[in-house]
Amino acid sequence: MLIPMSPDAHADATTGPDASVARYDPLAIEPPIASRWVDEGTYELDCAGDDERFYALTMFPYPSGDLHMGHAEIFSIHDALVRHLRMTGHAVLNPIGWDAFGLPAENAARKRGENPDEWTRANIEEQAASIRRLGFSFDWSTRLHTCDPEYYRWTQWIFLELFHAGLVDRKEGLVNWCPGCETVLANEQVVDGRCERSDDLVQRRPLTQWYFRITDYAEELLDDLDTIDWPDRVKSMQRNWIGRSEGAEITFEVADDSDDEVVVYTTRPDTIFGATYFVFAPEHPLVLARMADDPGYADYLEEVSRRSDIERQATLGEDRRDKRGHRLDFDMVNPFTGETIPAFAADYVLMDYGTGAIMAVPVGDQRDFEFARANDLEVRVIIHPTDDEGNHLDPLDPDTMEEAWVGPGTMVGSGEYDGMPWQEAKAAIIDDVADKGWGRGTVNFRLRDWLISRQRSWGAPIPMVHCASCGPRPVPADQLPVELPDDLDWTVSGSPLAAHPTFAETTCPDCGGPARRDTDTMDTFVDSSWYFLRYLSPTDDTRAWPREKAGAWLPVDQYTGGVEHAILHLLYARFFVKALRDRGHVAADEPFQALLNQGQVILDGSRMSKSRGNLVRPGDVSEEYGADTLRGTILFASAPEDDIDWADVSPSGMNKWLARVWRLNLELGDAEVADGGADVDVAELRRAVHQRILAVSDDYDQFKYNTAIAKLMEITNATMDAERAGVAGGAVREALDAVLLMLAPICPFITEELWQRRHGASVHDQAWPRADESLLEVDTVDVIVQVNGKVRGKVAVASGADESVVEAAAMADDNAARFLAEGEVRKVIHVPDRLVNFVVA
RNA sequence: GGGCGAGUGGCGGAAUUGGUAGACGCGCACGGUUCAGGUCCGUGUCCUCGAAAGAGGGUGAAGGUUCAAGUCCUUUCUCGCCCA
Repeated sequence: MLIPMSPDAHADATTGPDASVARYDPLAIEPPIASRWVDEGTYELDCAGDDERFYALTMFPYPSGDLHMGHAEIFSIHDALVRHLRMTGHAVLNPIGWDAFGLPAENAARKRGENPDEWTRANIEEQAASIRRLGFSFDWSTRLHTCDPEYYRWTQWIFLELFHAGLVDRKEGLVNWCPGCETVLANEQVVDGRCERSDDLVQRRPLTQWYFRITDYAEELLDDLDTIDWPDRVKSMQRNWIGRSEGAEITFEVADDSDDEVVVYTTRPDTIFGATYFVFAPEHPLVLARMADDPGYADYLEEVSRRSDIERQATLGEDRRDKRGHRLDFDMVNPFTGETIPAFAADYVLMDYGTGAIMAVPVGDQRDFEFARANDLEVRVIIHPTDDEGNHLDPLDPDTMEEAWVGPGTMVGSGEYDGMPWQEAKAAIIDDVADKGWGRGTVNFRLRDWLISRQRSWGAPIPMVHCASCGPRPVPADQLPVELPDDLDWTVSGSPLAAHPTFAETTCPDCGGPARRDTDTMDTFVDSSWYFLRYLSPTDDTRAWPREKAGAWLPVDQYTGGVEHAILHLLYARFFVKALRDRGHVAADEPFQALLNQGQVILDGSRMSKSRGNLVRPGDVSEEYGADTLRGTILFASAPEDDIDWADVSPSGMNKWLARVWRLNLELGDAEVADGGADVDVAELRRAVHQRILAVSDDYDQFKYNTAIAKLMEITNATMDAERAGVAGGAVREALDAVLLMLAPICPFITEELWQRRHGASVHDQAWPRADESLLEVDTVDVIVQVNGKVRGKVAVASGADESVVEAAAMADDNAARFLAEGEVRKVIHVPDRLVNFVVA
């Protein structure tokens, strides 16, 4: 449909015959540009020049449906960063792929009878189309999917590498079982005793599973946090999770004729003189053996098994003080005092923490204290409390104290250690424990080994076979991949892979006899622990990645993604790089040198989700206002790390400003027009522009896109003021071009269209603008005049004027003079070019 | 309970790191231009007093340091996250 040409200036400024271009119409200009970028491979990495290499990575999406606002946000941040880097002379590796294995696909398959593969690939295509439409400048030649055999072949290869490095264990343990997901989970996937995915209460089951020995790297994972540029809170979350503590293992003997002895781990060996009883985890083997004939104990065990770990570990509380323990029919001997102390089983001690047994010190541990009070056990004071400076506080009274003392103090009632500050006593006791052969000082970590077996089937099969005579044997690397059969029955309950009639049938790679494949798959966090390496050569079918490329590109220079991965993914990937380094496959110590966590996009204060029905999708916005408006709105709303409440943002405001940018570019700044306007007005505009170039560049370096946009808006405001004052020609063009260049990383379409119309080249190939410092110099500055710290006026003085000149000018200010007259000037503070403050009394 | 982070107009948020608090935008009010209009262009907008000039108050609360505090220190309240 033809729109009649209006006879105003708008139409005159258009270059083409199509009059509709006069109006900012993002829905018309964006799609052709987006397809051109993909068709021409515009953003494929080009290392031909001598540009500095930069690996920019954003967490690859999980294809659970179309893109959501969280994706749009992180990609907008990431793409602004990437496009800015290109303009500042970097060869940026900017890959894209999909984290495509996982339970949701399997659940969808079961519910709707679809194949998870089809479901996943359909979602991927939908997301890919949205990513292209929004103009994110990924290098599509790197594209990978973790569910492709060409990818998981190498996931399995890494499993074997770790296996040969001795980092894979098959162990029995009490594992976390999620009844909803019908699989075991890693510790990291259990939050407050619930499955982080399905929210089901996690059960403890004894099962034999595959583990990666991440604990072998606990110390290094902790120490190397100091070498990476990550947000402090992510580092401290990892530190907490790894949970290093120094303490001692001490052996206690059973007080009878047997040679039975038990090792406890304690972080407070200094309190051993206060150990008045001893506690075993109810499932402790020694207890099970010794209490086998006691029916009362069997009842107790039965009762304990019904309680979750959280319930068991919670501070006891008034209501059930007496129900949590069982007196055993034997005692223990405290090696330091030689005393016999009673032994209990109590559910607040867990079998898989420490050694499953503790020495109980009521005076120094709250749970021990409460248990002691509930069971009328002795509370023995072995510490005299002090404050942090070491000053003594009131001594503790074992009969009246109401909670354990966990603060600092000096030792009392502890034999030769009396009088020592507690840290000193701790060190001394650790030494003595070792000397006397009762134990040793140890470093303990909270971090557990990573359980990677999953009883699910939309994942990478674990490349192991179980041979009756040879035991579990690795599949030889040249037989990879162990492929998922394409005829799995996804409707069965339990694991389709385990239910498959022939998948498990194989022969032992060692003896050639009949053997069974492992029917579990790997945790999907295994897939995502190395994808940044595969991006270096996604189609190479001879190796996972070339070593020399890994040397050149790792670590990733800048990683962007959500803080929800602060522990899981980021810890696992760090472990992988360290383990692969030790196998000689990479040179780097860490995968991600710098990390940027974006905030969340919420709506009306709560998380957007399908189930809440409060979804705003990126497509809703881009279909109405275009991708540039969506991207600009997101980045303008707040700093990247902060949450955005979509109820508070205004796409129409951003759209309005972009329309203004459009109009100004078409109406003004024509090079044909002779330079016009008073010299001062021209100089003022140019100064405003060049000041902003400096400031915006700074904002980009700090990822502060919200203030960068604000300053670009200031340039357009200044341009309109200048235009009204009669400024025309070169200075206006310079201002408009500066906006286009510096807006290009944020709104890539409108800037591209306008730049091409004006200059015939791509704005994204231009160099980042540089401020001309000579334009920033000013003759006069406004200096604030304060009297007794209150602003009383403002005077214009020559820039760099010395104190006497400024003082004189300030005193001549009418308003300031009124207040100066009220007393005598005692002191003058002069901040050059900023402020002068008279202290009057 | 411990650790970390944050509290600034009606709203999102700014404040060269101690130097004019509220940039920029949204919203709102008024005026103009259009009136096909979710258009465009002005002006105003922290609170109180005032016609204005200006004055007083003001960054969760209370103290403190300083010529000067949103910014530094102490105490405290609220919220968020992580660990118990």
